[in-house]
Amino acid sequence: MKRPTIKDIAAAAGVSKGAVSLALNGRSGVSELTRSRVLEVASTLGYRPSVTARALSSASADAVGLVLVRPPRALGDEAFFFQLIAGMQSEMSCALLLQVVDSREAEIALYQRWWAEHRVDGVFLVDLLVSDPRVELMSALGLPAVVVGGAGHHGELASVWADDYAAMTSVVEYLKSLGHQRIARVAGLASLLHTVRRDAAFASSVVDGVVVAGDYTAEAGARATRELLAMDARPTAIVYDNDVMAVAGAEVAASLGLAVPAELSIVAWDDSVLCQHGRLTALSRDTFAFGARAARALVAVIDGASPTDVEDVLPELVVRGSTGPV
Amino acid sequence: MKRPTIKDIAAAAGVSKGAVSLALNGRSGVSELTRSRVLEVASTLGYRPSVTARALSSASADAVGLVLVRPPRALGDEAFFFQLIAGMQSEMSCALLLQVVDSREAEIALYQRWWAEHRVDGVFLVDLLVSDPRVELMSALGLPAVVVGGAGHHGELASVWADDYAAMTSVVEYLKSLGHQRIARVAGLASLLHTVRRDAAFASSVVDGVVVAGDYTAEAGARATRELLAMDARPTAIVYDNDVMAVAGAEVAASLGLAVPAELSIVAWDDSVLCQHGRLTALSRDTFAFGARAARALVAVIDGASPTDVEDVLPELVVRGSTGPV
DNA sequence: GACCCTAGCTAAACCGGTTTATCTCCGGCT
DNA sequence: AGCCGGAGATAAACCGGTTTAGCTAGGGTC
Repeated sequence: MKRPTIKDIAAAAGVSKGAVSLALNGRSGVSELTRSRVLEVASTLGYRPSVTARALSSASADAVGLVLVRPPRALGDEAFFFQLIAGMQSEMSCALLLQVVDSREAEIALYQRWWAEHRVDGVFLVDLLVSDPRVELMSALGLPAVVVGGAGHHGELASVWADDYAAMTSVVEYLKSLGHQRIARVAGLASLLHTVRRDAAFASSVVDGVVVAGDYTAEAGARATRELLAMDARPTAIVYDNDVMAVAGAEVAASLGLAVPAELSIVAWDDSVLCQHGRLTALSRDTFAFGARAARALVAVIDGASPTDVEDVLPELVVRGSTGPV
Repeated sequence: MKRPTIKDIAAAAGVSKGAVSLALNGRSGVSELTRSRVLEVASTLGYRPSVTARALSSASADAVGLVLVRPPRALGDEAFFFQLIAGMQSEMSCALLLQVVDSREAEIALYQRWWAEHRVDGVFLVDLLVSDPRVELMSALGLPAVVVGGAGHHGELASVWADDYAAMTSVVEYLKSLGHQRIARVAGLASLLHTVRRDAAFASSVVDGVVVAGDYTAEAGARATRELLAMDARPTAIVYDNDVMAVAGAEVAASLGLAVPAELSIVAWDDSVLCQHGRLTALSRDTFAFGARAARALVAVIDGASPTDVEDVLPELVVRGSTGPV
């Protein structure tokens, strides 16, 4: 099976290749009569322009890129990213080029390669590091990019984020209002910018707080929880940096015979089916809408808009059965 | 910033474009001396071939495609697909072009477009329908494709699947061995091939069975469960077609005051964190490995291997707290 | 009538590769 | 010496578009 090309249309319509190109792209230089004839021929022939060829003439690649740095196995449990991707898709007419790599170096190399190969019109940057080399890279390459969830402004790039600082503060205030004093936090990866933000907010609003590092896995959540509950003055409330760790923590508490929320209050960051089912109080944000917003921002930048920062609505605390007065 | 092209290398090495192409692709026609000089120049210049340009000359697009037909919102909860995608990625050196569309027609149009645009070297076909038009389409287009989870052989296409029939039979046999007679099934979408397979297996191994249709959502699972439990001779065991519906069903049972597993046994198809946490007996398959296997099959077909069928290992029944004797 | 403009179109170059036809040179064979 | 063959390289065509330079015809100006 052979696809019709611009040449076929030119021949069928009795005009030149150039005229067809002008007509199809709605540009001036051809008469309305010719344009309509070309369009008609194109549609009867079922013509579809080849992005490949078009991209070659330094036009659009009709795709945007997303690189995830993860051990592939771990990815499947992180509903967050899938929600995010689904949301992005909802606002994009173009395709998403997705690749999972296992190191930051590979990620950078891949972005460079995609750029060099004219494969993408722009990219999303997720999991922003404290001083992330990617920000510089994008500027240097001139590759349109949107920082997703990077809490704040980043160089010349557009940014879409939620205020982790305010959110953490509101969680702590909520717990304090219930009478909690000894509040603990099971944090995420320390290299990530939002972890630092949450750390800062936590430190400044909690008087008697302790932070344990985690890595978003159930094992880390369980281990951190055991550690916290074994302390002399054990905390009366724990805030987890994601849902998986929170659920694991809840199970540890149950296995130790601790009543939730009577003896221990639990809050999860990021809501999910897991939290809903486990009846955990969670900081809920609409990840799907967040992804959609990021996609809109990227499309705008690609279309030549000057990069802007979009602050997402503050995550909302959904109170379920896992939090209560001391 | 400007990236080096094959022309720059040719100039720097003092040879022609053609020679550079031959040298870089390890083909004969250039002396070893020239080849090594070209390679050296290329590496010092940081040369990266443009897939775009290469694809134009009807070579590889260095990407494979996957189209999902879903309401985007619903996608985020389906860990299955994300696991699958993660697994695919683990075995592919090329990128995955992912797009979510909302109708079967759009899906077909997209496959055709990707083919016409030389965007992908091959595609995955998921959610196979009973007599799926895509199978014909791929053959007609000559686009390498692998049917994923399509239970059996499909025209000229390679296929990677698990034996749903045998799996369903084993689940039913297990329940029968516990003494269950009235067994119900909450099925998935009737248009999907694997639903039909499971239906057939269920019908032939259960004597006194009843099937209710669902659509994989929690709501459908709850509704179906209520319906089943309201029957005169209510079932003593229910097999759900996915984890989300099973968990919802378990909650309905709990809300009706029915003890699980004493009064009702529950089995979920597809294991997940949700099942683990809800302590549901589940039919577990390694979706990640499944995706990896599918990717290997697609890579092989793209490389010119003749399409083969790969049967995945039988899903394993992980018995947890939700099943027991009548 | 000479001149200039512009609309409307074509031919051709270009993007960055691959591939084919062609050309040159050199060695081996009769 | 004359012929053939093959290795090694180059020029040029090609893929399917975009873009630019250039050509032509028609209309307005003076």
